[in-house]
Amino acid sequence: MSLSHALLGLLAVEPRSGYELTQAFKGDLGRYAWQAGHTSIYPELAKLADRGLVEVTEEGPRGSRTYSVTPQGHTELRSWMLDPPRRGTVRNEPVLRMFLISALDPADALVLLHGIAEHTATESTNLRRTVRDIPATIPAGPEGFGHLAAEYGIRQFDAVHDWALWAIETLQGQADTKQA
Amino acid sequence: MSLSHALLGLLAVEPRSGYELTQAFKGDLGRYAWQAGHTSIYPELAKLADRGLVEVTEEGPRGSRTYSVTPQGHTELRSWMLDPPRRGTVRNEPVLRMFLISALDPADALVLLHGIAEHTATESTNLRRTVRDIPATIPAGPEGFGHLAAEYGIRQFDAVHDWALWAIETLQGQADTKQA
DNA sequence: TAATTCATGTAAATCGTTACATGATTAT
DNA sequence: ATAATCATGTAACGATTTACATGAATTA
Repeated sequence: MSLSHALLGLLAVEPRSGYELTQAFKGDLGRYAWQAGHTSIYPELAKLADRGLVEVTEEGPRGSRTYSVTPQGHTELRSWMLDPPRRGTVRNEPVLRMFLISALDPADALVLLHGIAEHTATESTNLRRTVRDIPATIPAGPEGFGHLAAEYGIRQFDAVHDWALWAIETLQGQADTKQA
Repeated sequence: MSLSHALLGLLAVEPRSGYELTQAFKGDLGRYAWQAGHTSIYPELAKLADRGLVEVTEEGPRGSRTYSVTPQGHTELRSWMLDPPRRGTVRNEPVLRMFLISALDPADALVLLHGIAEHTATESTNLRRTVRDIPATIPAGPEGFGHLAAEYGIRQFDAVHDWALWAIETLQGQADTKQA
Protein backbone atom coordinates (compact mmCIF):
# COMPACT_ATOMS: atom_id res chain seq x y z
CA MET A 1 0.00 0.00 0.00
CA SER A 2 1.61 3.21 -1.22
CA LEU A 3 -0.77 5.72 0.29
CA SER A 4 1.42 5.84 3.37
CA HIS A 5 4.45 6.64 1.23
CA ALA A 6 2.58 9.24 -0.75
CA LEU A 7 1.67 10.99 2.50
CA LEU A 8 5.19 10.63 3.85
CA GLY A 9 6.60 12.10 0.65
CA LEU A 10 4.23 15.06 0.61
CA LEU A 11 4.92 15.81 4.26
CA ALA A 12 8.66 15.51 3.66
CA VAL A 13 8.45 18.27 1.05
CA GLU A 14 6.45 20.43 3.42
CA PRO A 15 4.46 19.86 6.64
CA ARG A 16 0.72 19.92 6.04
CA SER A 17 -2.66 19.16 7.60
CA GLY A 18 -4.88 16.31 6.52
CA TYR A 19 -7.06 18.80 4.74
CA GLU A 20 -4.15 20.24 2.78
CA LEU A 21 -3.00 16.74 1.85
CA THR A 22 -6.51 16.04 0.58
CA GLN A 23 -6.28 19.12 -1.66
CA ALA A 24 -2.93 17.93 -3.00
CA PHE A 25 -4.53 14.67 -4.19
CA LYS A 26 -7.11 16.67 -6.12
CA GLY A 27 -4.43 18.14 -8.38
CA ASP A 28 -2.06 16.51 -10.83
CA LEU A 29 -0.89 14.04 -8.19
CA GLY A 30 -4.30 12.39 -8.00
CA ARG A 31 -4.84 12.84 -11.72
CA TYR A 32 -1.67 11.08 -12.84
CA ALA A 33 -0.09 9.22 -9.94
CA TRP A 34 -2.23 8.23 -6.98
CA GLN A 35 -5.81 8.84 -5.89
CA ALA A 36 -6.97 9.27 -2.32
CA GLY A 37 -9.84 10.94 -0.50
CA HIS A 38 -9.98 12.39 2.98
CA THR A 39 -11.65 9.27 4.37
CA SER A 40 -8.53 7.23 3.71
CA ILE A 41 -6.05 10.03 4.45
CA TYR A 42 -7.13 10.79 8.05
CA PRO A 43 -7.01 7.19 9.30
CA GLU A 44 -3.70 6.67 7.49
CA LEU A 45 -2.18 9.73 9.18
CA ALA A 46 -3.22 8.29 12.53
CA LYS A 47 -1.51 4.99 11.67
CA LEU A 48 1.66 6.76 10.55
CA ALA A 49 1.68 8.70 13.80
CA ASP A 50 1.24 5.45 15.77
CA ARG A 51 4.25 4.03 13.96
CA GLY A 52 6.26 7.15 14.79
CA LEU A 53 6.81 8.13 11.16
CA VAL A 54 4.96 11.44 11.41
CA GLU A 55 3.96 13.72 14.26
CA VAL A 56 1.69 16.69 14.88
CA THR A 57 3.88 19.77 15.03
CA GLU A 58 1.27 22.48 14.99
CA GLU A 59 -2.38 23.00 15.77
CA GLY A 60 -4.36 25.72 14.04
CA PRO A 61 -7.89 27.10 13.92
CA ARG A 62 -10.89 24.79 13.43
CA GLY A 63 -9.01 21.93 15.03
CA SER A 64 -6.52 21.61 12.21
CA ARG A 65 -3.36 19.66 12.92
CA THR A 66 -0.19 20.06 10.86
CA TYR A 67 1.89 16.90 10.51
CA SER A 68 5.64 16.67 9.96
CA VAL A 69 7.85 13.69 9.08
CA THR A 70 10.04 12.35 11.89
CA PRO A 71 13.62 11.13 11.32
CA GLN A 72 12.30 7.54 11.24
CA GLY A 73 9.78 8.67 8.66
CA HIS A 74 12.53 10.09 6.47
CA THR A 75 14.45 6.84 6.68
CA GLU A 76 11.39 4.84 5.69
CA LEU A 77 10.59 7.18 2.79
CA ARG A 78 14.14 7.15 1.47
CA SER A 79 14.36 3.37 1.43
CA TRP A 80 10.99 3.09 -0.33
CA MET A 81 12.13 5.56 -2.98
CA LEU A 82 15.55 4.02 -3.60
CA ASP A 83 14.99 0.33 -2.83
CA PRO A 84 14.93 -2.21 -5.63
CA PRO A 85 11.46 -1.42 -6.94
CA ARG A 86 9.81 -4.68 -5.94
CA ARG A 87 6.69 -5.31 -8.00
CA GLY A 88 4.01 -2.92 -6.86
CA THR A 89 0.42 -3.31 -7.87
CA VAL A 90 0.05 -2.98 -11.64
CA ARG A 91 -3.34 -1.62 -12.52
CA ASN A 92 -3.35 0.49 -15.62
CA GLU A 93 -6.63 0.78 -17.50
CA PRO A 94 -5.28 2.42 -20.66
CA VAL A 95 -2.64 -0.27 -21.05
CA LEU A 96 -5.26 -2.94 -20.38
CA ARG A 97 -7.21 -1.55 -23.32
CA MET A 98 -4.09 -1.87 -25.48
CA PHE A 99 -3.82 -5.52 -24.56
CA LEU A 100 -7.47 -6.11 -25.34
CA ILE A 101 -7.51 -4.36 -28.70
CA SER A 102 -7.45 -7.80 -30.28
CA ALA A 103 -10.94 -8.38 -28.90
CA LEU A 104 -12.29 -5.63 -31.16
CA ASP A 105 -12.97 -5.88 -34.86
CA PRO A 106 -10.56 -3.78 -36.99
CA ALA A 107 -13.00 -0.92 -37.55
CA ASP A 108 -13.57 -0.49 -33.80
CA ALA A 109 -9.83 -0.76 -33.17
CA LEU A 110 -9.25 2.19 -35.50
CA VAL A 111 -11.91 4.23 -33.71
CA LEU A 112 -10.20 3.50 -30.41
CA LEU A 113 -6.77 4.42 -31.76
CA HIS A 114 -8.01 7.68 -33.22
CA GLY A 115 -9.50 8.53 -29.82
CA ILE A 116 -6.18 7.83 -28.14
CA ALA A 117 -4.28 9.97 -30.64
CA GLU A 118 -6.66 12.84 -30.01
CA HIS A 119 -6.61 12.48 -26.24
CA THR A 120 -2.83 12.31 -25.92
CA ALA A 121 -2.42 15.36 -28.16
CA THR A 122 -4.75 17.33 -25.89
CA GLU A 123 -3.05 16.18 -22.70
CA SER A 124 0.40 16.96 -24.05
CA THR A 125 -0.70 20.45 -25.05
CA ASN A 126 -2.19 21.04 -21.60
CA LEU A 127 1.00 19.96 -19.86
CA ARG A 128 3.12 22.15 -22.12
CA ARG A 129 0.96 25.08 -21.11
CA THR A 130 1.46 24.18 -17.44
CA VAL A 131 5.23 24.12 -17.89
CA ARG A 132 5.21 27.43 -19.71
CA ASP A 133 3.50 28.99 -16.68
CA ILE A 134 6.36 27.83 -14.47
CA PRO A 135 9.27 30.30 -14.45
CA ALA A 136 11.83 29.45 -17.14
CA THR A 137 14.66 28.95 -14.68
CA ILE A 138 14.12 25.87 -12.58
CA PRO A 139 14.07 26.90 -8.92
CA ALA A 140 16.58 25.16 -6.69
CA GLY A 141 14.02 24.06 -4.09
CA PRO A 142 11.25 21.45 -4.13
CA GLU A 143 9.22 23.46 -6.67
CA GLY A 144 11.82 22.78 -9.35
CA PHE A 145 10.91 19.13 -9.36
CA GLY A 146 7.35 19.77 -10.48
CA HIS A 147 9.07 20.68 -13.70
CA LEU A 148 10.62 17.19 -13.91
CA ALA A 149 7.27 15.47 -13.40
CA ALA A 150 5.60 17.65 -16.02
CA GLU A 151 8.34 16.96 -18.56
CA TYR A 152 7.90 13.25 -17.78
CA GLY A 153 4.22 13.51 -18.58
CA ILE A 154 4.77 15.41 -21.82
CA ARG A 155 7.24 12.85 -23.14
CA GLN A 156 4.95 9.99 -22.13
CA PHE A 157 1.92 11.49 -23.90
CA ASP A 158 3.93 12.30 -27.00
CA ALA A 159 5.25 8.74 -27.14
CA VAL A 160 1.74 7.28 -26.93
CA HIS A 161 0.51 9.77 -29.52
CA ASP A 162 3.21 8.75 -31.98
CA TRP A 163 2.51 5.09 -31.25
CA ALA A 164 -1.21 5.52 -31.96
CA LEU A 165 -0.48 7.15 -35.33
CA TRP A 166 1.94 4.35 -36.15
CA ALA A 167 -0.62 1.71 -35.11
CA ILE A 168 -3.31 3.30 -37.29
CA GLU A 169 -1.01 3.24 -40.30
CA THR A 170 -0.02 -0.33 -39.59
CA LEU A 171 -3.61 -1.52 -39.35
CA GLN A 172 -4.73 0.42 -42.41
CA GLY A 173 -1.75 -0.85 -44.40
CA GLN A 174 -2.79 -4.39 -43.57
CA ALA A 175 -6.39 -3.81 -44.56
CA ASP A 176 -5.31 -2.29 -47.88
CA THR A 177 -2.97 -5.18 -48.62
CA LYS A 178 -5.77 -7.61 -47.95
CA GLN A 179 -8.23 -5.83 -50.22
CA ALA A 180 -5.73 -5.56 -53.09
CA MET B 1 -13.37 -2.35 -11.33
CA SER B 2 -11.78 -3.45 -14.59
CA LEU B 3 -11.10 -7.08 -13.76
CA SER B 4 -14.47 -7.97 -15.24
CA HIS B 5 -13.54 -6.23 -18.49
CA ALA B 6 -10.14 -7.85 -18.58
CA LEU B 7 -11.81 -11.27 -18.30
CA LEU B 8 -14.43 -10.34 -20.86
CA GLY B 9 -11.71 -9.19 -23.25
CA LEU B 10 -9.61 -12.30 -22.85
CA LEU B 11 -12.63 -14.55 -23.32
CA ALA B 12 -13.68 -12.55 -26.39
CA VAL B 13 -10.35 -13.32 -28.03
CA GLU B 14 -10.70 -16.99 -27.17
CA PRO B 15 -12.84 -19.06 -24.76
CA ARG B 16 -10.87 -20.24 -21.74
CA SER B 17 -11.17 -21.79 -18.29
CA GLY B 18 -10.52 -19.94 -15.05
CA TYR B 19 -7.22 -21.72 -14.81
CA GLU B 20 -6.16 -20.61 -18.29
CA LEU B 21 -7.21 -17.04 -17.53
CA THR B 22 -5.06 -17.19 -14.40
CA GLN B 23 -2.06 -18.20 -16.54
CA ALA B 24 -2.71 -15.29 -18.89
CA PHE B 25 -2.37 -12.85 -16.00
CA LYS B 26 1.02 -14.30 -15.15
CA GLY B 27 2.47 -13.13 -18.47
CA ASP B 28 2.94 -9.67 -19.90
CA LEU B 29 -0.69 -8.81 -19.22
CA GLY B 30 -0.21 -8.99 -15.46
CA ARG B 31 3.28 -7.54 -15.73
CA TYR B 32 2.32 -4.41 -17.58
CA ALA B 33 -1.44 -3.94 -17.55
CA TRP B 34 -3.49 -5.63 -14.85
CA GLN B 35 -2.76 -8.07 -12.04
CA ALA B 36 -5.13 -10.75 -10.82
CA GLY B 37 -4.86 -14.08 -9.05
CA HIS B 38 -7.14 -17.08 -9.24
CA THR B 39 -8.86 -16.13 -5.99
CA SER B 40 -10.34 -13.06 -7.62
CA ILE B 41 -10.82 -14.59 -11.06
CA TYR B 42 -13.08 -17.51 -10.07
CA PRO B 43 -15.59 -15.42 -8.09
CA GLU B 44 -15.59 -12.78 -10.82
CA LEU B 45 -16.37 -15.39 -13.48
CA ALA B 46 -19.33 -16.50 -11.39
CA LYS B 47 -20.57 -12.92 -11.19
CA LEU B 48 -20.18 -12.40 -14.94
CA ALA B 49 -22.14 -15.60 -15.52
CA ASP B 50 -24.87 -14.37 -13.16
CA ARG B 51 -25.10 -11.17 -15.20
CA GLY B 52 -25.34 -13.18 -18.41
CA LEU B 53 -22.14 -11.75 -19.89
CA VAL B 54 -20.33 -15.09 -20.06
CA GLU B 55 -21.43 -18.73 -20.02
CA VAL B 56 -19.89 -22.16 -19.61
CA THR B 57 -19.64 -23.70 -23.06
CA GLU B 58 -17.53 -26.75 -22.31
CA GLU B 59 -16.57 -28.96 -19.39
CA GLY B 60 -13.29 -30.85 -19.39
CA PRO B 61 -11.28 -33.18 -17.15
CA ARG B 62 -10.61 -32.32 -13.51
CA GLY B 63 -13.80 -30.30 -13.36
CA SER B 64 -12.53 -27.60 -15.67
CA ARG B 65 -15.12 -25.29 -17.21
CA THR B 66 -14.49 -23.27 -20.36
CA TYR B 67 -16.23 -19.89 -20.49
CA SER B 68 -17.33 -17.96 -23.59
CA VAL B 69 -18.62 -14.41 -23.98
CA THR B 70 -22.33 -14.06 -24.71
CA PRO B 71 -23.71 -11.46 -27.14
CA GLN B 72 -24.56 -9.23 -24.15
CA GLY B 73 -20.96 -9.67 -22.99
CA HIS B 74 -19.66 -8.50 -26.35
CA THR B 75 -21.85 -5.42 -26.19
CA GLU B 76 -20.63 -4.60 -22.70
CA LEU B 77 -16.99 -5.10 -23.67
CA ARG B 78 -17.27 -2.97 -26.80
CA SER B 79 -18.83 -0.05 -24.96
CA TRP B 80 -16.18 -0.23 -22.25
CA MET B 81 -13.43 -0.18 -24.84
CA LEU B 82 -14.86 2.66 -26.94
CA ASP B 83 -16.79 4.69 -24.37
CA PRO B 84 -15.56 8.07 -23.27
CA PRO B 85 -12.78 6.87 -20.95
CA ARG B 86 -14.33 8.01 -17.69
CA ARG B 87 -11.72 8.36 -14.98
CA GLY B 88 -10.69 4.94 -13.74
CA THR B 89 -8.64 4.39 -10.62
CA VAL B 90 -5.23 6.00 -10.95
CA ARG B 91 -2.67 4.06 -8.97
CA ASN B 92 0.77 4.15 -10.50
CA GLU B 93 3.72 3.63 -8.18
CA PRO B 94 6.49 4.63 -10.59
CA VAL B 95 4.75 7.90 -11.41
CA LEU B 96 4.14 8.48 -7.70
CA ARG B 97 7.90 8.25 -7.21
CA MET B 98 8.38 10.88 -9.91
CA PHE B 99 6.07 13.22 -8.06
CA LEU B 100 7.90 12.63 -4.79
CA ILE B 101 11.41 13.10 -6.16
CA SER B 102 11.35 16.51 -4.54
CA ALA B 103 11.30 14.82 -1.16
CA LEU B 104 14.79 13.46 -1.77
CA ASP B 105 18.01 15.37 -1.51
CA PRO B 106 19.72 15.94 -4.91
CA ALA B 107 22.27 13.14 -4.47
CA ASP B 108 19.54 10.57 -3.79
CA ALA B 109 17.48 11.95 -6.67
CA LEU B 110 20.38 11.27 -9.02
CA VAL B 111 20.72 7.72 -7.72
CA LEU B 112 17.02 7.15 -8.35
CA LEU B 113 17.20 8.62 -11.85
CA HIS B 114 20.21 6.50 -12.77
CA GLY B 115 18.31 3.45 -11.60
CA ILE B 116 15.36 4.39 -13.77
CA ALA B 117 17.57 4.96 -16.81
CA GLU B 118 19.12 1.55 -16.34
CA HIS B 119 15.84 -0.23 -15.73
CA THR B 120 14.06 1.27 -18.76
CA ALA B 121 17.00 0.44 -21.02
CA THR B 122 16.82 -3.20 -19.90
CA GLU B 123 13.06 -3.42 -20.33
CA SER B 124 13.18 -1.84 -23.75
CA THR B 125 15.83 -4.30 -24.88
CA ASN B 126 13.79 -7.22 -23.56
CA LEU B 127 10.69 -6.10 -25.41
CA ARG B 128 12.63 -5.58 -28.63
CA ARG B 129 13.83 -9.15 -28.33
CA THR B 130 10.25 -10.32 -27.82
CA VAL B 131 9.13 -8.50 -30.95
CA ARG B 132 12.00 -9.90 -32.98
CA ASP B 133 10.82 -13.40 -32.06
CA ILE B 134 7.41 -12.65 -33.53
CA PRO B 135 7.23 -13.29 -37.30
CA ALA B 136 8.10 -10.20 -39.32
CA THR B 137 4.75 -9.99 -41.02
CA ILE B 138 2.00 -9.12 -38.61
CA PRO B 139 -0.59 -11.90 -38.67
CA ALA B 140 -4.13 -10.85 -39.53
CA GLY B 141 -5.78 -12.49 -36.50
CA PRO B 142 -5.71 -11.69 -32.76
CA GLU B 143 -2.02 -12.59 -32.49
CA GLY B 144 -1.08 -9.59 -34.61
CA PHE B 145 -2.18 -7.26 -31.89
CA GLY B 146 0.39 -8.50 -29.42
CA HIS B 147 2.76 -6.73 -31.75
CA LEU B 148 0.94 -3.44 -31.17
CA ALA B 149 1.11 -3.78 -27.39
CA ALA B 150 4.81 -4.64 -27.49
CA GLU B 151 5.59 -1.63 -29.69
CA TYR B 152 3.60 0.48 -27.24
CA GLY B 153 5.78 -0.76 -24.40
CA ILE B 154 9.02 -0.16 -26.26
CA ARG B 155 8.14 3.43 -27.08
CA GLN B 156 7.01 4.05 -23.51
CA PHE B 157 10.23 2.69 -22.00
CA ASP B 158 12.37 4.62 -24.48
CA ALA B 159 10.54 7.82 -23.64
CA VAL B 160 11.10 7.36 -19.91
CA HIS B 161 14.73 6.45 -20.54
CA ASP B 162 15.33 9.65 -22.51
CA TRP B 163 13.52 11.62 -19.85
CA ALA B 164 15.71 10.19 -17.08
CA LEU B 165 18.88 11.12 -18.97
CA TRP B 166 17.51 14.60 -19.54
CA ALA B 167 16.57 14.93 -15.86
CA ILE B 168 20.04 13.84 -14.75
CA GLU B 169 21.65 16.46 -16.99
CA THR B 170 19.25 19.10 -15.77
CA LEU B 171 19.96 18.38 -12.11
CA GLN B 172 23.70 18.14 -12.61
CA GLY B 173 23.69 21.37 -14.59
CA GLN B 174 21.99 23.07 -11.68
CA ALA B 175 24.46 21.71 -9.15
CA ASP B 176 27.39 22.87 -11.31
CA THR B 177 25.94 26.34 -11.68
CA LYS B 178 25.54 26.56 -7.95
CA GLN B 179 29.10 25.49 -7.22
CA ALA B 180 30.60 27.91 -9.80
C1' DT C 1 -27.40 35.80 8.80
C1' DA C 2 -26.86 32.61 5.18
C1' DA C 3 -23.81 30.25 2.26
C1' DT C 4 -19.38 28.61 1.53
C1' DT C 5 -15.22 26.70 2.68
C1' DC C 6 -12.29 24.73 6.16
C1' DA C 7 -11.49 20.70 8.90
C1' DT C 8 -12.18 16.33 10.82
C1' DG C 9 -14.12 12.11 11.62
C1' DT C 10 -17.10 7.18 11.73
C1' DA C 11 -19.79 3.18 9.73
C1' DA C 12 -21.16 0.10 6.25
C1' DA C 13 -20.30 -2.02 2.08
C1' DT C 14 -17.25 -3.44 -1.41
C1' DC C 15 -13.07 -5.05 -3.22
C1' DG C 16 -8.62 -7.47 -3.20
C1' DT C 17 -4.89 -10.34 -1.16
C1' DT C 18 -3.00 -13.96 1.60
C1' DA C 19 -3.47 -18.09 3.59
C1' DC C 20 -5.80 -22.27 3.77
C1' DA C 21 -7.83 -26.35 1.58
C1' DT C 22 -9.00 -30.14 -1.62
C1' DG C 23 -8.75 -33.37 -5.20
C1' DA C 24 -7.79 -35.11 -10.22
C1' DT C 25 -4.46 -36.06 -13.78
C1' DT C 26 0.05 -36.50 -15.78
C1' DA C 27 5.04 -37.24 -15.81
C1' DT C 28 9.13 -39.35 -13.73
C1' DA D 1 4.77 -44.26 -5.86
C1' DT D 2 5.99 -39.51 -5.85
C1' DA D 3 6.17 -35.09 -7.53
C1' DA D 4 4.44 -31.72 -10.39
C1' DT D 5 0.83 -29.56 -12.52
C1' DC D 6 -4.02 -28.88 -13.41
C1' DA D 7 -8.20 -27.08 -11.48
C1' DT D 8 -11.21 -25.05 -8.30
C1' DG D 9 -12.70 -23.04 -4.28
C1' DT D 10 -13.44 -20.59 0.86
C1' DA D 11 -12.20 -17.64 4.92
C1' DA D 12 -9.94 -14.03 7.20
C1' DC D 13 -7.89 -9.93 6.86
C1' DG D 14 -6.82 -5.52 5.09
C1' DA D 15 -7.64 -1.60 2.09
C1' DT D 16 -10.89 1.51 -0.35
C1' DT D 17 -15.18 3.85 -1.32
C1' DT D 18 -19.60 5.78 -0.33
C1' DA D 19 -22.59 7.59 2.69
C1' DC D 20 -23.36 9.78 6.87
C1' DA D 21 -22.20 13.32 10.35
C1' DT D 22 -20.50 17.42 12.82
C1' DG D 23 -18.92 21.89 13.74
C1' DA D 24 -15.74 26.18 13.25
C1' DA D 25 -14.43 30.14 10.57
C1' DT D 26 -14.95 33.08 6.75
C1' DT D 27 -17.25 35.64 3.02
C1' DA D 28 -21.12 37.90 0.90
